[in-house]
Amino acid sequence: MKYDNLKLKNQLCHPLYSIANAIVRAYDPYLKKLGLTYAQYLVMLSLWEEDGVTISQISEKTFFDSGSLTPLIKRLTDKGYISVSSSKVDLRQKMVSLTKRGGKLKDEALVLVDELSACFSSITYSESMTLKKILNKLTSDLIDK
Amino acid sequence: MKYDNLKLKNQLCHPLYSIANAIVRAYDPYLKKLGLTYAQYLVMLSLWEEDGVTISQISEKTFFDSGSLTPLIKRLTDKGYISVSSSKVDLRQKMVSLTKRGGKLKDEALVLVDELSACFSSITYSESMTLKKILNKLTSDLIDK
DNA sequence: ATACAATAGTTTGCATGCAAGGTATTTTCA
DNA sequence: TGAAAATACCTTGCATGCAAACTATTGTAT
Repeated sequence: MKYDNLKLKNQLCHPLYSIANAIVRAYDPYLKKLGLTYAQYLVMLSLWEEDGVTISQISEKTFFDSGSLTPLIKRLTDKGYISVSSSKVDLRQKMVSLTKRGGKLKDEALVLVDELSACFSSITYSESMTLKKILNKLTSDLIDK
Repeated sequence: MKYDNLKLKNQLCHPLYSIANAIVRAYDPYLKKLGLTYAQYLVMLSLWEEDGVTISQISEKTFFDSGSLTPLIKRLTDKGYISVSSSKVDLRQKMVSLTKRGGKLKDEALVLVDELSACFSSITYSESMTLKKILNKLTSDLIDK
């Protein structure tokens, strides 16, 4: 009894942690077709939503810190999906833009999304809505501050 | 419309991913008091539940693969929290046991759990139950196979 | 018995995450 | 204006995660 709170199954953090890892594992073979890792995929998703942004703006959307983004953006540049230039207005900032190839990838990703959603086939649509709502509350508490 | 499915906010994977990372970040300063990282904390939790187990058994409970566990267990050994010996019955196996110091840590962890639960203060008890239930379904789908 | 398959862990290589410290540039404000 | 604070990004160091390849041991099936 005394130690029940310490049991892995009685915690929220462990399921969240291991499911997040499992999703990255499950997505990986599909994302390989696009030549992307999961983290790189998130950055591309943010750029497909809004192109021509600063690294800070990508950080705000993806919740990656700049120390993670710097090497990540370098790899996406090497792959030819994005290009980086320095801002004219503020020399500290860098502008990140999709290349033509990076833009085209969006349509391939659109096809993948359906296959990827199969990862969540064990829960109903209603449950996924509930889940999304609860996760949004947690996000604003843990991340948005 | 066409690309709505690609929006970060419309996905389940990104909130799950970023919340899991945020939890690790939030737990970190507390776990430092125990001299543990989050991953090491999970392994200790599993050992506090059941001591004297093989690495495979830890893997089954924590969902870490053996490639992750090997260095993790080495670090916990270096810290003096666990000890490792080879099994008499099967020379391939290794038995992992808590040291006296590792066992004592359990009581310190018990105190921490309440502070850590504050991370989830934005959701109600009922919501955390709902969340747990949905996560369990996902776990069995994505991990337990 | 003995080749073959399966299992338990280890090692290697790569890509994160992230805190902490560092550099360059811009803002603020006395 | 000019020093101090703030901002944007980079670098470093450490600890994951994990696929893939590898070693050692055990199980299996003929």
